[in-house]
Parts: sequence; structure tokens; C-alpha cells
Amino acid sequence: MRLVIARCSVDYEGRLSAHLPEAVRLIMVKADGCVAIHADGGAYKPLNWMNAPNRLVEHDDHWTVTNPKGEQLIIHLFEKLNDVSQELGLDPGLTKDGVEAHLQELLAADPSAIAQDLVLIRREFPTDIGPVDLLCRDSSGQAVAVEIKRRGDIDGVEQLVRYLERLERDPKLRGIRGVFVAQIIKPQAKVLAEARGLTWVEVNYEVLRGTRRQDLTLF
Amino acid sequence: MRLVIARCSVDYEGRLSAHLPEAVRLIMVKADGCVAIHADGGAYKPLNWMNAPNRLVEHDDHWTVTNPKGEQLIIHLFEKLNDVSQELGLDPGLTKDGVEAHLQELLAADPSAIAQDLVLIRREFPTDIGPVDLLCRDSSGQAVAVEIKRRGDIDGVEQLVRYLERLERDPKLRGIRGVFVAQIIKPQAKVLAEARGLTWVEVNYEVLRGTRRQDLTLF
DNA sequence: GACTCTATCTCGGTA
DNA sequence: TACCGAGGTAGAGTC
Repeated sequence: MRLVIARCSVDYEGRLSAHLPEAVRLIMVKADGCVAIHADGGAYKPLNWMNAPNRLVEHDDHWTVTNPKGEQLIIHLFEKLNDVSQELGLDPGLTKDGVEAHLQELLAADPSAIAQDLVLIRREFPTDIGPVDLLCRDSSGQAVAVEIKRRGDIDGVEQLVRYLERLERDPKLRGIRGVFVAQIIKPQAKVLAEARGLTWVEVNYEVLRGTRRQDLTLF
Repeated sequence: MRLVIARCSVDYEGRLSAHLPEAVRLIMVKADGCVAIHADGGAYKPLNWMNAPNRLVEHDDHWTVTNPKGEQLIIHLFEKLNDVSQELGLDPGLTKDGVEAHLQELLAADPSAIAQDLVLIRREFPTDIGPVDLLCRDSSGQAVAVEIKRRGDIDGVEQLVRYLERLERDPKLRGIRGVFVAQIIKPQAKVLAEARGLTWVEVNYEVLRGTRRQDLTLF
């Protein structure tokens, strides 16, 4: 990794045009070749960047970074205040807990957290436009498609509607209904879900995990 | 801005749990207090981070970063390889050109670029599931909802369909029709738009801007 | 390679 | 402040 602190101006031409007037900034060049230009504030997103793969050419007073799509970043350097290079080596990578996949695991293990009478048929039940998170049946034998999100947004409702359209064509699933499940569901998404004839349920990850742990320790 | 290159391990507890095993990484601390931990690859996104506002406490062998929501980042430092501090000063900021907002401005100023007989009623016309980009009328007095995208995708078509459903309920807008406008519309989106009874128009940003400039200089 | 979907999304706008 | 929508979304996984 190379870290250059310099007074510079930057121009990006690609999916849009963007210009940064002259100021002191950090230019970060990683081992994979990607370039990011950071100001001294404004969270982790750089002001401008170019992902790998790309070609970086250093001239006297400016650098050009070009990627295969023809997007281009031009960095004009007026004054270099610092220039450090350091090998970091490969990173072992991040492990996460508490994302949508975990929510899905917990609910698959115990669909009654969604509705008391639900029984799981399959996780990631395939349709020709992608897999439904959970396919269940209720006590009346009715098929139920469940879409799970960490945050319930309008997109998720649309996704479930698309799946239901497909699933309805399967004679074995005729009359299938949909449940939209998330930790928090936005008001718009609730309105849309109801307008589309779906029900929605908000669940709590911590409580679910707690319940599940109890289940596991009880037997 | 402070740049520390160190052998470290990192734990984040907050919206999820995340763990980084020991390795050499860049720790970036910006003037606003935000902290980001970068590996030497994987584009511009850090492995772990904590946005401002937060409180950073440095102990001998570890740092803790806590934000007001109770999220916490703990960085264990095993070996410091580099530690540079440099004032960058305030950044004048990025100027962009060619985003959806500009397209919307241009088309609001001259809806005839979409269809010759269109007259603007309102920009960002509100519905209970969000605002429609443009609400217009045509020469026959018919209401027309316009959804504008930089890139015309299936999502945008569905968005417009949702708005039309809502708008149709307003007696003053009964019979409203929809036009989907973008610089480039994907074939799938064109097909879906037509299937949903919408018309679509591809517009050219450069030409629009040119036309508008001409308008302005002509009078 | 194209498509799909998640995200500690980030970021800006607005009520 | 919270909510909503755009993004050069990025990044991961799948087909």
C-alpha cells in the first residue's frame, strides 16, 4: 500500500463527470491497484476513486488512472507532503454475525416465530427468477412464501410479489400467500404489502436467537 | 488525518458483530474522528470502520471507539510499523455533473423534450408511497406521470406503476398515464413498460443541456 | 460474463 | 430527528 499526501486536483470522467478543486488530500494506492482519494472527514467513502483492474501512469505533475471500460481519473499533483509505501500482505478477512442469512437460519429452524401454525417445507425454494427465502405451509394446508429482510423496504415487498406470481403457476402451490418478515419494516413497505394482499411481521433477532438457544438447551 | 500501519486485530459490536484476526493493516483516523481500517486490496471499502461522531480512547495495547448509539470498535495493536499525522484542512468538496437531479431539472424546465404537448404541473408530486418526479398534462387535458432515471431499469418501471396506482385514485387525475424517461433504457425495461401500458422515451443529457442553453441564450 | 441481491451500505434531501 | 431515494452504489454469490 502506498499513501501519498499531496496538494492536488482531481477529475473523473466515466459514469458521470466529477471535479475536485485543488486541496490537500490523501491518495491511497492499494496492492491490487485500486486508487482512492480521501479528504480529512466525511466517513469512509473517498471523494473519488478507481477500482481495480486499472492502469496507473505517473507523469511528472499528474497521474492518470484508466480502467478497461474507458473511465478515467486524472490527478494533478501540485505539492507532495508525504509519500509512504508499506507491504501489508494478504488479509485473513472479516467474519460477521447478525446478517440476513442468520435471521433466515433462525426462522427456518422455527417458522412459528412468524405465525404460530407455520411448518417449513424448504429454504431457498427455487423459482425461475430466483429462490424464495422460505416456503411453508399453514395448518389449513395453504402454501406460504416468506421473504426475509434485515430491514423491510419497498424493494423487498416487490421481490415477494414477483415470487408469488411465479409460485402461483405451480398447481401444488395454488392459492399461495405471502408473508414479509423483517426486523424493522418501513411504513411505505407496510402500505404496499397490504395493498398487494401480503401480511407482514416484524421480528427481533436478539429475541429469536435467545428463543432458539433455549430450545437447544432444553432438549 | 492520522495514518497508522500496524499489526492488529479488530472487533466490532453494533448493528452486527464482526471480527478481524491479527494482520497488518492501515488504520485511518480523520479530523472529524471517524476511523477506518483498510487491508491492502478490496477496493475502497474498509474492512471495519466507525463514523463520526464517536469517542476514541487510546490505551497501551488497544484502542476503543464508541459512538452515541452504543456501537463499539475495539482495535488491539500488536506492532506499530508506521504512524504519520498530517493536517489536510477543509476540503472544497466534489462537484458532479450528469446525475438524475440534473436530468430532472432540465426536463422540468422543458417537458416538451419528453412529448411535444406536455406541460408541467408539479415536480416531486407527493403520493403516500413517495413523490413522482414530474406530474404533467398533455394537450387533451390528460394527466401524465413521468418517472426519470439516469439508467432505465426494471425497478424504475415498477416504481412508476406503483405511483400510477396511487394517482389513479385521485378524481382530478383519473385516467392518468405514465411515461418512463431515461438516458438509456434496458430492453427488459422497455418490454415491461409496454406490457404495463406505459410509454418510454430515451433522452440525451448532452443534447438536452445544449438545447436548454440555446433557449437561454436565444432570449 | 451477466444477473441477482445484500449492505454496519453512504449520502443528500426533506418534512 | 427520522424517513426516503439515488448511487460512478460496491461486493458477494449464483448461473
